[in-house]
This record gives sequence, C-alpha cells and structure tokens, in this order.
Amino acid sequence: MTDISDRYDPRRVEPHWYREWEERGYFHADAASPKKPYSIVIPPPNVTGSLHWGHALNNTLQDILIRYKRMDGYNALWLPGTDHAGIATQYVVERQLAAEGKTKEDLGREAFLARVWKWKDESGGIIINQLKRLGASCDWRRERFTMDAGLSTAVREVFVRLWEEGLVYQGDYIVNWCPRCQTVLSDLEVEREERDAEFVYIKYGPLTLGTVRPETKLGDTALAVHPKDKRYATYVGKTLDVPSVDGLIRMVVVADAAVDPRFGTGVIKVTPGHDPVDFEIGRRHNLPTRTVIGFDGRMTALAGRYAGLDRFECRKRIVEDLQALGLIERIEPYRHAVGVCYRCKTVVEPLISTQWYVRTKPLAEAAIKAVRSGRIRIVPRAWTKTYYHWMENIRDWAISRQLWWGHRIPAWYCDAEGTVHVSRTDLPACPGCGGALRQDSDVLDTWFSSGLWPFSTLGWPEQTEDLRTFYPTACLATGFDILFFWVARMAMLGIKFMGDVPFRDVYIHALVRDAEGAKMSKSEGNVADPLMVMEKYGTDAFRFTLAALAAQGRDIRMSEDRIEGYRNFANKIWNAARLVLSNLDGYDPRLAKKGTPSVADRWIMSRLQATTKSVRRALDTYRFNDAASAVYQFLWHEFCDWYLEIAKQRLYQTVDPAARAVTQRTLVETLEATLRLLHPFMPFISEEIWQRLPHAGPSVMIAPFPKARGRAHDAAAEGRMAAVIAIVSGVRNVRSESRIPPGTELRATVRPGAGSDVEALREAASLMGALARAAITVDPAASRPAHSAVAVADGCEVYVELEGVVDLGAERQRVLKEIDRASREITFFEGKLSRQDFVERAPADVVARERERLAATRAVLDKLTAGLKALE
RNA sequence: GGACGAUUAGCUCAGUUGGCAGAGCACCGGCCUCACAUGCCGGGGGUCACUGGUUCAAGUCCAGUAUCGUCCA
Repeated sequence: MTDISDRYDPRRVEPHWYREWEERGYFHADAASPKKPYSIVIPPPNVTGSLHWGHALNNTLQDILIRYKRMDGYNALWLPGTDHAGIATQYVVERQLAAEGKTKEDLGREAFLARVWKWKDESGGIIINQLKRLGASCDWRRERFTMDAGLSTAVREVFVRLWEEGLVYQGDYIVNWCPRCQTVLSDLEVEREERDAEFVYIKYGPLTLGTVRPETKLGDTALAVHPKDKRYATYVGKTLDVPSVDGLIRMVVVADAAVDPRFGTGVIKVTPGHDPVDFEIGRRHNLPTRTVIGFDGRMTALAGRYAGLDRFECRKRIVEDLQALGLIERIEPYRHAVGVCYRCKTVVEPLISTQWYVRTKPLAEAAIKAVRSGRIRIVPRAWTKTYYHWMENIRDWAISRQLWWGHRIPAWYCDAEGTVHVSRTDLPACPGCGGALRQDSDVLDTWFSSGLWPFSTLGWPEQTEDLRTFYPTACLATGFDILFFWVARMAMLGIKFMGDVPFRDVYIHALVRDAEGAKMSKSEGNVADPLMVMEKYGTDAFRFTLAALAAQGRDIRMSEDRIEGYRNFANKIWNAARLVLSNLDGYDPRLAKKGTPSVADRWIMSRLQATTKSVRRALDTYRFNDAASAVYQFLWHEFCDWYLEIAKQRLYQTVDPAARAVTQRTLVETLEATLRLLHPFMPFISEEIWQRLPHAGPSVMIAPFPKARGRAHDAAAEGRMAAVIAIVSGVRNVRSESRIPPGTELRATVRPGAGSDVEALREAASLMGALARAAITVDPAASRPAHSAVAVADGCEVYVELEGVVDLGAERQRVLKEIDRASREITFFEGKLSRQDFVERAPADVVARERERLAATRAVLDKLTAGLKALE
C-alpha cells in the first residue's frame, strides 16, 4: 500500500465499487429468504426531479439504515422508484410544445400522452442515476413508477372500492383553482406568499367593511357580523338596500361566528362563490351563490359591464368606480399572505366546481388510532402533536385534477341515462342502456397513487410473496414538509386496504438550508449542486456530513467548511490504513496467539466495544449524529491519536516477534471492525480499505455489523491507559506552556499516587517517554528535583526537570493557573458539601462522589502548591 | 389571531432518566516528529435569552416575558 498516494482520492474509488456491488447483486433482497425482513420504501422523487439537498439527506439516512440492517443479518429491502408528478411533468412537456408553437390541444389527448411517455423514457428519472452516485443501495430490480401497469391497477382498485363504500363521491364545492394550470389544487398544493395589497373600506349603506378583493363585490349575496357583536346587533336579520356600482343592491345581514369582530370593521361581505369561508357561511344561512369569476380568471357574464375583464383589472376598475360614487371610505396599505399555485405561483382563485372527493374522516380515525396505540411510532415524538392536529381537523380530499397526465378517473357517464358508472375495467358501453359512454376527463391527484406506494410497489392487489414478506415496512424516512401530503395518506390508505399500518416507524428529519438559513430552492438560486459537492469532496465525506448534521431539529444549515472537515476525516482514515498496511510484513496470525496483548491492545479493543455499543444504540434510535460522532471520535482521537502512536513504538522497538504479531493483529482487527462500523456512513472508502486488509468474506457491505460483547469492557486496561494519557499530556503541557522546543529531550520522574499501580506505570515508562519525548522514570520514593515543574496527572506527581532549558517565569505562570483552577473547584465542592440539605437529601452515591472529587482536587492542589514553592 | 418550535463558546449546533457545560469549524502559541500540513502538540473562550417557581441540586421540569422562525387562519 506504500505504492499509493498519501491523499485519498474518492474519484478513483467510488464509481468502481458501486458497479461491483450492483453486479454482484448485493442490493437485491430475496422475498424467500429465511432472514428477518427489514424494509424501507423510498419516498419516490418526482420523475422530473434532479437530486437536491433534501433528497441527498433523505436518501443518505435511508441508506445508512438499510446498510446497517443488511450487515446486521436482516433481509433488507430498500425499494426505489419515482412518482409521475402530474402537474410538474405535464408542465415540462407543455413548455416543450410551446417552444414549438403548439399546445397540448393541438396534439389531442392521446398524442400528448404519448409525448409525455416519450419524454419520461428519454429524460425522466435522471435522479435515479444521481441516487446511485450517492451510493444508495436500493434494490433496482424492484424499481417502480407510479404509472406502471401494476400500480395503475392498484389505483383503480382503491378508487373503485372507496366508491363502492361511499368513501369517494362527487360534489360541488369550493376549490382552489389555478387559472394558469387550469386545474384544481388540493389545500396542500396552495402555498402562501406575502404580498402587498390594498385594504379597501367600502360603504354598504349604513355599514362599512374592509376587503382586499373588491372585485368579488359583484358576487356578494349577504353581509355578516359576529353574533355577539353589539355594534351591529340591530342589523342582524334585516335586509338593506345599499348603493353599489350599478345602483341599489339588496343585502341580508346574517350573524355568523366565523366573523372576527376585531378584524377590520367587524363586518364582512359574503361571497359564497369565491371564498372558502364565505362558502361555509353561505351554506349555513342558505345564501344564494353568484359566480362572477370564471375558470379563466376573467369576470363572467354575471359581472355585467365588467364581464370579460381580468380579475385584477376588474379590481382596479371597481375601486375607481366606487370612488367616483363616493362609496369608498378609505384605502389602507395591507400586507398579507395570498394563496398561490405551488407550481406556477399564480394567485389561486377559489371557485365552485364539480370534483371528486375522498371522505377522509373515517379513514383518519384509524390512522390516528394507529399512532395513539403505538403501532406507528413517529420520531421525534414532537411531531405526533402536529399529526394529531392535522388528522383531527382533516377535510375531505379533492382528488380530481384537470390534467391529462395521470391516472384517469375510472368513471363513465351515460348521457342518455344521466348515470355514472365506476369500474375496474374500461367500459365500452353503458351497462344500463347499452348506449355510448364518456369517460371522466380528469385524472387523480398524484398523491392518490403515492398514498398506495408502500403496498402497490410490493404487488398489491395481488397477494404476492413480496407483500407477505415486506409489508408493513420498518421505517419511513421523510422531511416534515410532506407529513400531511404523503405520510398521513399512506397511513390512512394502508390501514384501509392492507388491514395494517404501512410502516412501523416514521422518522422525520430536518430540512436542508443554506449557510444563511434560507430554504434551498432553485428559484432562490442559492443552491450549490449536491453533485458538484460530491465530486469535489467525495461522496463519503458528503454523506458523513449529512449524517453528522441530521440531529438538528428543523433545519440543517449546510456549509462547505463542515464537508471539508469530513473530507479530512476520510483522508485521516486513509492514512491510518496506509500505516497499518505498511507494517504488516511478515504478519502471522498464528504467531500472535503466542503473544500477550499489551495494555494498549486491550484498551483499544475495549474502546472499540464501547464505540460499537454507542453506534448501535444511536442507529437503533435514529440518532444519526450520535452514531457518526462516536465513530469519528473513536477513529481519530483514540485509534489514530493514541493507539497508532503506541503501536508504532511497539512495532519499531520490539524485538519479540510474538509481541510484534500481537500488535499487528490488534491493528488489523481493530481497523477492520471499525471499517464495518463506518460502512453505512462511508460505504466507498470503507470498502476500498477493507478489501486491502486481511478480511473474511467478499465485501464489507455484506460482512457482519460489529456486535458489542457483554464482557468486553476492560476496566483495568482503560484505567491504566487513562494514567498513561494523563501523564503524557501532563508532560506535553509543561513543555508547551514553558516554551520548550518540541525537539528537546526532557527528563521526568513520575511519583505514583496513593491508588496508582506502580508496576503498571513502570512497564509503561518507556512508552510514555516516547510519546512525550522524555526520559521517564517511575519512583515511588522520588523527591522533587530542584528546578523542576510539577504536573499532577491521574493522582501521580510528574516532575519535569527544567535544568537550564526553561523560562521559570512561564512555568510559574502555568502552575499558578493550575492552582487557580483547582482552588475554584474546591470552593465549588466545599460549598455544595457544606449545605446540610444536600448531604441529607441527595442520594448517598451522589454525595460520596462529590466527597471523593473534593478529596482528589485537594490532593492536586497540595501537590501544585508544593511545586510552586520549589520553583522559587 | 391560533398552534408548534427555537434562543447554549466568535460561527453552526449537540446536550437521552435533573448531579463538574460538549463537538466541529474559527481563533491563539509551537511544530515540515519516519501514515497524514486535508496533519501533529498545547491553549484561550460560555451569567446556557430574560424573570419568577419547583427541587438538596435546573441548560434540562413548571409559569410568564422578549426576540426569531415555521405552519394554520
């Protein structure tokens, strides 16, 4: 391995291993395997999408889980796929057509759909290759698309069964309409955007009210006030003739609790045709509806002389006309959030239209129960509240979309009979009269098919082996932004159609933001392409960064500094491996059996066990950052900083071949096991190095994940190493603070403390000396040499001779600093222990611990004080 | 207006059951020591937003205040 560079180059390593794993079939899960199943379905990215930071985080975490479980002996399935993304995909192709000067109507439905499929086959699913670049160990043989034949069958089956049970219905309701996309949007597809507007106070006879939408005045059918509002009580139930743009109009005044008496004047106009709240008020009071704005965003014939005007143009005209008539009291600037289409940002127009709905209440009840009973676990717990809140206030789900691209609604109309027929199979003729049928022209909301994803992808409605083995899935990992869009719907539909929850755990992770905290978004232009970042720093560093940041509550602020740090970590591992590999000449495992492990050998093995335990516990509870930092800490600050330095001493100084072999074995075994711990986080570098080390099996990817053995904690070795580390650090500290050049060889004497193991210290003396660059002797009877510094380490006194080499003033400063620190601690402990309450009421072990600490710190102080005197 | 969340080192953030405040980066000092300068050694740095309360003990539990954020009206 000495032939390879001292810089780790991920570009030379990564593409190779991914291909290898895939070709060897490691990603594939066998439904017939006797192993315990562990399955995850991917949140399907849009087929139009390309990898952004959110995907990168989401899929890295899933890959960590699945690689961990696969290594740990589970039959691990990660099922990938994409989503047909109705509006987005149709929009992409429509834009292409527009560039050719054509519209989808020019092509006709069938030709247009053919065009979309062509686009999908040629340009869709870029993200799949990007996921591979990320190292995602998905079972690509099971890749699915929401418009696949099988999934389409599932969609129809679900629609028909819901219809048969009365859970799907058609109705005239107020919907969110996008005049540009010419489709209805679900509540969730409407985004809020802050915009400046005018709050116009209009006189309605004796009353005045404020509105930001004066154009809807033409659709007013009532005025409303709060029932308890005394100011207007006399008007309630009265009919007023109020002057308006076209003379007097007749308005009834109703009382409704939906009115906020503190907002504006406390009076609102009611426009049931163009406002969701007004729509509800209208139903409660049997008010008529006037639709004055059409699906094209222009005023309808009912708008009289305003007919044909764009709704915003009309707003201006109405205000002008009202002003001319003296009907405007005043106009105030107003900033508010308007609903816009999540896709094209056009202001959404609430309109009444006929749509298909899912009756969600009965489905939601079961989904709530699943979480309450613990059948579904939401992690972190805090999100359960949000889930309940949404589920308990759920509104019926508008599932029809006026698009062409998607699952066409399986409903046929017989115009002759005036009947509707919903069917699993295409209907050629009316089952009643045999006459011609017309299929509903709408398609279903994309989330309708996504809601079936955890079981439709496994073959449902067929009772497949995959379904039996892998449903319910173990975990669903997602950002909180689609908790309602998707997670809630999967829960409802999974329970309904599978009779069991679709997943046991829902792990909600943060959203990725840029270093300034802004949401990463293409329109903001603040996005560093994650693929460029992977290219620059390596996929492993990129993934490790995401894992290390994953714990953060709601946001992750991404910064390149952090990624660079983990790139350095990868390089560190690489170089540690180079050191190990270059010292394996003549390594004979049989010879190692004849040797005895040193304290350092036992220590690093013990630390490895502790690390293994931490990593497992962290991964089992979705604490990815804890897992990542446990590996990082161990590998860098224990294995590299201490063990490798010690091992070098033993390898270069020891003549005993058995001892040398033991060291080699410890190096190999520790590094090998650590690479297995690291693999889920950094799959590529771990494989590359693992392959070069002595190992069992064909790939680290399918090697067993390390297990923590119960009795592996070696307290004796850890105690002895703690002393070594403390003494070496003590000498180094003296050197540094006293400005002694690193090259100067020091002389130091260790006087063991009361509880020290003198023999162990003697054994470690030369080792400590090498690490501290000092000649160290251990002498229980030592007295302080003149002109020496004293360090107190693990109860021992360490005298460092400063004869000639040193600035005594600096040394005095150092000791004074230590004395100050110890004194402050003593004050703290004394204060605590002097309180009667503490001693009497705190648990005995806590009190005892504090007493021990006080005694130990006092001993340190005594030694330091003596040391200071000796410097005078 | 309502709900939820946040406020800890210069920055970005951890801190699981209350028991001596942590990491990474940045900073300061010293080192090209035979794996690594993408490195090594040493070091400084915090009234845990504020005010009360519970407790022997509060960053952690409770109430309120302030500022910021997200979602919903």
